[in-house]
Amino acid sequence: MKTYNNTTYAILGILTTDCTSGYSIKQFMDQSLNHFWKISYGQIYPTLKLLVEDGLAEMKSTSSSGRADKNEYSLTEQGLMTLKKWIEQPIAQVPAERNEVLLKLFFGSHQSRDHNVSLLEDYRKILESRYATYEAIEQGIRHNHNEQQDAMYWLFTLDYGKRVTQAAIEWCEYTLKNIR
Amino acid sequence: MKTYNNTTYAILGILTTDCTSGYSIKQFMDQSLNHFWKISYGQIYPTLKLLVEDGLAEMKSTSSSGRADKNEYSLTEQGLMTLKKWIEQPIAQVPAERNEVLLKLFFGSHQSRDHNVSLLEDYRKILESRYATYEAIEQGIRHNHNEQQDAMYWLFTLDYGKRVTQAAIEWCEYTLKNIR
DNA sequence: GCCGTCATGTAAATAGTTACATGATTAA
DNA sequence: TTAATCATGTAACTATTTACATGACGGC
Repeated sequence: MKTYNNTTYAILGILTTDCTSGYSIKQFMDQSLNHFWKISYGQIYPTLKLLVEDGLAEMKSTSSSGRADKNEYSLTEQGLMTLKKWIEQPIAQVPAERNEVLLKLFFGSHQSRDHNVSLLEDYRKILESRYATYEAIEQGIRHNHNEQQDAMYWLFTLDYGKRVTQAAIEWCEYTLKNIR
Repeated sequence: MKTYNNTTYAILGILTTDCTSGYSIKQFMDQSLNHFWKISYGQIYPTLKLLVEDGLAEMKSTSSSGRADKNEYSLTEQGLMTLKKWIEQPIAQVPAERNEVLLKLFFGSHQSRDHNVSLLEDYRKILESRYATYEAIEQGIRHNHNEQQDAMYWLFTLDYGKRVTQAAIEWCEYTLKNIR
């Protein structure tokens, strides 16, 4: 049984929603699961092609009058099965995030206190705006997709983002106090 | 002014400690900053070579009697300057982590409740052992490096890991309650 | 004699981003 | 008429991991 990378499964998963084109997959990603998975067109289009080649999805080109060609993809039986099997698999790896801020702070003894302070202040600002973004996405899901059964799971992942971000903000504040 | 990727700066930074060989850099990474930056030999050795080529480090081969050759690297003046300049730069990007667990949970409506529950339980276990690892590293730093001025910064980054991991554990528990 | 650790390194494969190319529609 | 959005795709580059190759030393 052939295996794919997680990015491929992510695309497979999105094809179960009403996002059916490369373009709308990208949009959905940016709006809904951007906080734990992001992807570029350079991966989406070749992956869609691969899914069709492997019989996990089907494509039909719709040339609606005027509009440029739109390629609509839909999962096959086999595609849905492949997705389900992947979800069932136990977690392979939980990679640690790569954090440039922590990397810089780790070597903070080579810098002035002021520099370290502004590094942390900048980071706190980024985290705060990220938290606000999560809240906005959350509202969007509650309003636009509340009827869908997926919505509950989507909100769980957002809750994760909010909690972890909040913890990071608190760390910034605590560390700023102790570094001065 | 040539720029490098963060992995190169990480190696540059480690060369300010008493880790001077490719092998010991890897060890230091695995023990101390593994939670926010990891790296393989396939990157370390070529990067060290590059640093020497660019005049940021110097290498001398020490053939201590018997033992295999050991290549010891030390930063040049220019190398230290390059490191300091990088730390000063404002944060370029704060990439969101890629989280396989959240990705699977996001598509959880295609799975049975039991599967989602065990996904979360597995994740919680992983997070708990990760938390324990952080505490062990913390103790290691307090005992072995407490005199070093770097130690304070190292402990800050560990505190981050602990706080964020703790928040994730709490999310697991909360989500498990709500998913059942 | 074998296993674990010390030690260095390369080649190939995989993953992923960025920049580029193209062109239609729509709203200001 | 011009900018934003819709829409698809490729090529080149960068980053990173994995697997392989090699070999010495020390302890059991």
